[in-house]
Amino acid sequence: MSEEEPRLDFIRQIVADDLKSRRHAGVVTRFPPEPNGYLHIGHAKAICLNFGIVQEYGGRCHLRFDDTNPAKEEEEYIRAIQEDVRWLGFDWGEHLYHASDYFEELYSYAEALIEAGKAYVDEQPPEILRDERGSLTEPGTDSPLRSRPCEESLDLFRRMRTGEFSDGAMVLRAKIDMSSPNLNLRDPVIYRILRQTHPKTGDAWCIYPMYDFAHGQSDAIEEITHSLCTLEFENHRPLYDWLVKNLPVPSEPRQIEFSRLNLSYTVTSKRKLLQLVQEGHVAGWDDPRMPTISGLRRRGVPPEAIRELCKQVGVTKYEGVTDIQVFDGIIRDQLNSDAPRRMSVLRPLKVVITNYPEGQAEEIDAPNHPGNEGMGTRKLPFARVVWIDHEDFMEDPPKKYFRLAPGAEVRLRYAYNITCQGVVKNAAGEVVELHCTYDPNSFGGGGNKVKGRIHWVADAGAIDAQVNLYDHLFCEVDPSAGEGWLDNLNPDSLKVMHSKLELSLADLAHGDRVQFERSGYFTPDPSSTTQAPIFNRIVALRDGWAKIQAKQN
RNA sequence: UACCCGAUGGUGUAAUCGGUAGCACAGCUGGUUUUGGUCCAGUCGGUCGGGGUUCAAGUCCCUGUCGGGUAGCCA
Repeated sequence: MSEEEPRLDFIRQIVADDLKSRRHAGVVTRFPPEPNGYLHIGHAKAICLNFGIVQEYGGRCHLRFDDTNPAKEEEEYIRAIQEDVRWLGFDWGEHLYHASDYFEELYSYAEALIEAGKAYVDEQPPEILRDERGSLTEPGTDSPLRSRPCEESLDLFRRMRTGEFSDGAMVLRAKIDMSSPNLNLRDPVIYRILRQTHPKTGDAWCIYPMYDFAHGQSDAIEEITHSLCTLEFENHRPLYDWLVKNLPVPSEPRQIEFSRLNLSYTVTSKRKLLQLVQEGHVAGWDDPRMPTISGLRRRGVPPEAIRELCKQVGVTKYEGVTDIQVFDGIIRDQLNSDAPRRMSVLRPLKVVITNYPEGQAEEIDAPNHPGNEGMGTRKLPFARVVWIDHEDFMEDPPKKYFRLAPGAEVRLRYAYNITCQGVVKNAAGEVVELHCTYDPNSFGGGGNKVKGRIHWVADAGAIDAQVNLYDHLFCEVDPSAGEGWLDNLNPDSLKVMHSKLELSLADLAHGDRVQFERSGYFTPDPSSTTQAPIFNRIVALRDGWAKIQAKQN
């Protein structure tokens, strides 16, 4: 194996160059979520990038809550975000911060800006501000209050802080350039009056800085060297730089933008995710169908797989869409090598082996992993009555169907060959039981060569369990497109099965991941108990038979 | 119709600053296999268009096309 140096993405290239040129002694990054929702797979990309870089180059990564809008932010999210980042495998050490830690400092920066004649209080209503801002194609016009004396603005701003004015009565604006082609530079609002109890500062403040006035300065205060964010902030960079240059901040961070992670069949808009939760389309933020970190965790996706996805997707400025199947493939890869094999019959069909003596029973050694003897074996009971999956029987099978059918012979994995001799139906004409004979000489690979090998669970010792089969939440590749995005919710995104499991699955815990042979990878739901086991499907196995069928049609 | 950004096989990316367009996944074909899984081998397929500079252009210049972002007292 040649140990080839991995190519650097453009951000790592910049970091490496800066280190080489000694522009910085070390790297300091930060992950700055707003605590207004749960973290999702898109955030994982930013987390892996920011924490990954400092692991590789030496340095530190801060976790900083961007909590400048108490109208939307909640303590619950602050808690959940920390749990999710840790679970993903990253550690911010001592460096847990909040933008609100800097409210006092930010306030004094604002006063300094006013004193320098570079900010002013504007009490015009929002509609007027909007009109004066101009349009995408036309320059804005100056506010009549733009040239008011600094002292007047300073006085008003201080009184804004003391709560003398009502919400929205006036704002503080940076004085930059109303005719700039970049709308963010047209005297942006940097402070607004907002009477909301803040999760951290309570009612200490009734004015709050806007994102633009908080983020760069917070970076500078924390001596962040590389402030990495997504592409939609590209147009904000001139303002970011302007503020850093015009304020007495202790360092000069640099903002670099990269494209966010987009996955097919997935929404990663916090607003939409919140709506799914609030309107009950899913069972909560951690519903296993959600692309949230907590949802993926509950479904059983290992954190390594999420990190691997982020690694494979890379870091660029190109806004592509990654096929969700790539993620599924990564999860399978991970679990294929790690997960012990078990047998589980999702949709049980009873099989009576008519020539197997009643009262007889035996125990079969089954390997826990076909490719890894080191994982050992386990005992499987075998007797006259077994369960097989409904999918593994067809009364009138198509060509190339290797499984069970009237007169057909298949191998019960690790056990015997059986031949279907009779079909029992209920009043509705549905197949409810099969009568088969077994070949006593076929154990361990003997008997007729058969193409079909199916999984099974003996009725003796089987446990009943609920198994949740999850599929993509949406039917459309791009669910966000259009207004009626909720219309393409996948009605089959959850199928609840009542299944028969082999006994060894009884005392698995959430996070213990196993493969149900020929089916998929599963883990117990956190709510699962020994008395009432519930398993979640993490991801299905690749289904070659489905592919063949699709071609036949 | 202002400004900013982007464009390499189906998808995600690489090409160390102008020097053989490579990797992974998916697809297809075959092999192995007590999972129609895994694994192995082979195969298909790409520099958005037009000019220019150069011995040589994915890379530099000009121009066009297409896509995305931006008019919150959201982040």
